[in-house]
Amino acid sequence: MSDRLFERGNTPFADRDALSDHYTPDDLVGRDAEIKQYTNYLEPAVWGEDPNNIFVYGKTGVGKTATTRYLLDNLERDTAEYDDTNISSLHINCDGLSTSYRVAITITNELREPHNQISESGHSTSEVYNRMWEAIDNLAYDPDKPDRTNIVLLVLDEVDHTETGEDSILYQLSRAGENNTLEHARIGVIGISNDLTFASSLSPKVESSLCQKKLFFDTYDANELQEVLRQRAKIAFKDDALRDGVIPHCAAYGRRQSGDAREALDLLRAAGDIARNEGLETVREEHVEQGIDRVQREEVIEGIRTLHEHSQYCIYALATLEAEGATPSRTRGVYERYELVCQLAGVDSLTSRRVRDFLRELSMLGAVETHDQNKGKGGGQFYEFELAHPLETMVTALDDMIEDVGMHSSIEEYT
DNA sequence: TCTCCACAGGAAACGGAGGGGT
DNA sequence: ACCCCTCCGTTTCCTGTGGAGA
Repeated sequence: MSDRLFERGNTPFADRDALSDHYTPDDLVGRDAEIKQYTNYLEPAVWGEDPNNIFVYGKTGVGKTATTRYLLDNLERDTAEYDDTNISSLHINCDGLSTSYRVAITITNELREPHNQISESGHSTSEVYNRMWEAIDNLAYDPDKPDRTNIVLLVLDEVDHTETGEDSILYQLSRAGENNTLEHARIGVIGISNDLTFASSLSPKVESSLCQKKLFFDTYDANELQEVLRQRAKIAFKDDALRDGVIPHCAAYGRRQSGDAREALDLLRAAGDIARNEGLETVREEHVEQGIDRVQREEVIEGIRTLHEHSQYCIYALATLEAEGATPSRTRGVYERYELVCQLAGVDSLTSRRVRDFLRELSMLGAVETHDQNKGKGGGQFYEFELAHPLETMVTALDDMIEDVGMHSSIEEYT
């Protein structure tokens, strides 16, 4: 055996990065109907007319963002030859931007030079809006071409993360055209949402202006998923590196994950990694099977590692209860153990109300299983919790935290 | 049918942090 | 230095809930 720790051996990959989330293919496959409709909705912009506000919705990993980027890139490029119209677009991800205030600041800073950014707090809301309008107005305005129509298409990705209401940013932006808020630019808002019910949760006024045109992205069916996977695999893998069943198997998995192409691509990459680790040049179906385990496990571990400190204490508390065979455990039991963990860590514990929020988040994340209980007059209504994954997986996910806090005797054997 | 249990979770308030304007 | 602004994590308070048992 070689005494080198790292060595390049056999690999099925030609360009592994082509399977990553950030990779944008030259062509989009499996979204023909959506592209056709989307193109129609964008048509007024080509003619320098008031752009439509478009609301794009559908589950995660169905190509909403990729299609939007692809079409706007093409739109900007193809209309560059018309002197009377200029189209610019701006893509904002609203994840983490829960308030209108923060969205407005992000838009403003995105449009300003790095040395000219405004701070994230300290201004009044109206002032932030004024600076945002100014930045949007200046985006495409050219004093040498005063007669040119300047169109700004503002993409708000994950728009469901923002607050709603008639004073919200969505209302302001989507009605900027009719209210003549902007001097030089005509603005079209493209809202993208994973939440299928988001539009109906908007106030009627906001809904009618933001959702002038609605575009639904259906989940990929198994054939479309195979098409997507084949397109990427052609670039990512060497010729004949994939056995026949691999792509259908990954597509079937993606189909089970609500038609999510991202999940299917992640799985294909994981299967490739496993084959490479084994020093093989071909990926077989058994690698896909092992990949499913790995992908799911990594998802949980990654999810837990990025949790709030006290959320991790909660799951540590639950893990110790599980190790003692004391699960499912009701909220009260988890809370008492959580207080003990906090004591061990030397930090103040939070209230049970807050811990209930953490437990709900953990349940939504899929780290914890929740069972509804109701003992009626004899005991009332309550939840019971247990770990959703093997104890070993959880302990692995928590190892950094356990090192800091200290080991509870119940889980020693699992490390 | 009504009562009551043991919470779940919504709403509002609080307080510290970060920052701008004068 | 002081006042004003918003954000965000948290606490406090309180109403709602559904089914077993009277």
